[in-house]
Amino acid sequence: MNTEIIHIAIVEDDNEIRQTLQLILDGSTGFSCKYAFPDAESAIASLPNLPIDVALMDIDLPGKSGIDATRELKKKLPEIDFIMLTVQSDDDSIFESLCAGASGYLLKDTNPAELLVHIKEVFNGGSPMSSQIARRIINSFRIIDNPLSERETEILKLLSQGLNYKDVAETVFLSPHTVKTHIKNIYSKLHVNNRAEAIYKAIKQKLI
Amino acid sequence: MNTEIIHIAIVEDDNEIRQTLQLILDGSTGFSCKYAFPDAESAIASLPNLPIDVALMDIDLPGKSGIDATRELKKKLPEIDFIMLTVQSDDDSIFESLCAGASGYLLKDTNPAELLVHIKEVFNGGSPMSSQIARRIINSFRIIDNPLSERETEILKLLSQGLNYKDVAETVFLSPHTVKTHIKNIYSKLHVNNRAEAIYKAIKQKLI
DNA sequence: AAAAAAATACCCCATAAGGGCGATTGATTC
DNA sequence: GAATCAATCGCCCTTATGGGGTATTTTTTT
Repeated sequence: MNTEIIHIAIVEDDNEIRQTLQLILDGSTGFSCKYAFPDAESAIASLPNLPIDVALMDIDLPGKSGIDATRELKKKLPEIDFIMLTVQSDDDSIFESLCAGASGYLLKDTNPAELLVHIKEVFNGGSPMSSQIARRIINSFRIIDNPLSERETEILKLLSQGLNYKDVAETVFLSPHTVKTHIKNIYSKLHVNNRAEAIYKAIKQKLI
Repeated sequence: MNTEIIHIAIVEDDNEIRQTLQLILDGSTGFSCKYAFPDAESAIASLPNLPIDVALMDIDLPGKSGIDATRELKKKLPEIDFIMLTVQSDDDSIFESLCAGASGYLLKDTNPAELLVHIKEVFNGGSPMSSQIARRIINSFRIIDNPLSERETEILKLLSQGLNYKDVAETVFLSPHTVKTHIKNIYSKLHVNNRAEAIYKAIKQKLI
């Protein structure tokens, strides 16, 4: 079906792991791995100019972390799929990685054959991760995008506390008219037309 | 300070573990462990007539699970503190156990000395659990008590979808007056006085 | 430099919401 | 047998809400 070659980049500080991984990936049919970086900074500098489909990202890097690198790169290069390939399996790392834009989360003990499968999966729109990782994720979802401005979020939080126009206005030192305008914009952005639904949606999407 | 003897019951299907544990606990100063059951059914039958303070509950029992047993017993005997003592450390077991009414969650590799400390903790109102367990719990809280009736919950859910009196009334085939009465009761029970706060509280307390 | 987004403020108007109060029926609990 | 709770239906009245506009200033992004 898909005969395209998947172009991979590696960001990994351990020389041995990085070089071994690159050799394996680049030597596999249907895969190309010409670029590997030992730290976040060099990856951030080079990736925007490279024809990469999938990036394998370690978390524990010298200097900037792989999570921060993912956050920065995903913003500029949303078409690249990032897979965290790491030893960290704590909830915080997982959660933060997914929030930063990672599409997959694998542990380094994943064997090369499985890794190739997972790279294909992510390239085809999947989200590979071990069952142990997956289980921890159900409670937390990525905030796809928060359409609300800071002011709007602030006001929506106050609404959820039961405040009315006037009380919100007094709390944030604004005219009630302005508060009303903000609320109208909030409804518009959330595609709702009343307070109840706005609060429900906002909580479900972790906006407040 | 507290010189009372803590009366313990054990529910554990493995004969060796159960008997060893009983010997250790019953032989420790300040503790009494005269009752031990190999399955949920016998524990459910006997516990209501026994002067027990703390019950150690395995999860993986033959027949009814320790979680189900805890749910049933806690309902009838809310004054007993249940500690899950198990090998299961998956989120589901933990979450369900706490929802069922468990006050503590320990893994079977906990050593006897620590176990005694933890039993005292729970007897004194604490909630002993290993740090690994604790980390997984922060995302989920027991529904202390749901003050809302089924009808009220149903209506509150519809409100969170943005429906007004009339629409709710039509959806559940009621008079708008009745819907309004229900909503007033909901506000009263949740100690709020408007829709926004009601929905916020209800979601935070996992009522909807 | 231009464009877009955010924050600010105001008006009019119809409707929805919330508070107060009363009332009946049926089920459950004590 | 009494009391409580849940569910149902109703009225009156005041205030809050949401939708429709319009407009200026500042900040951010391109």
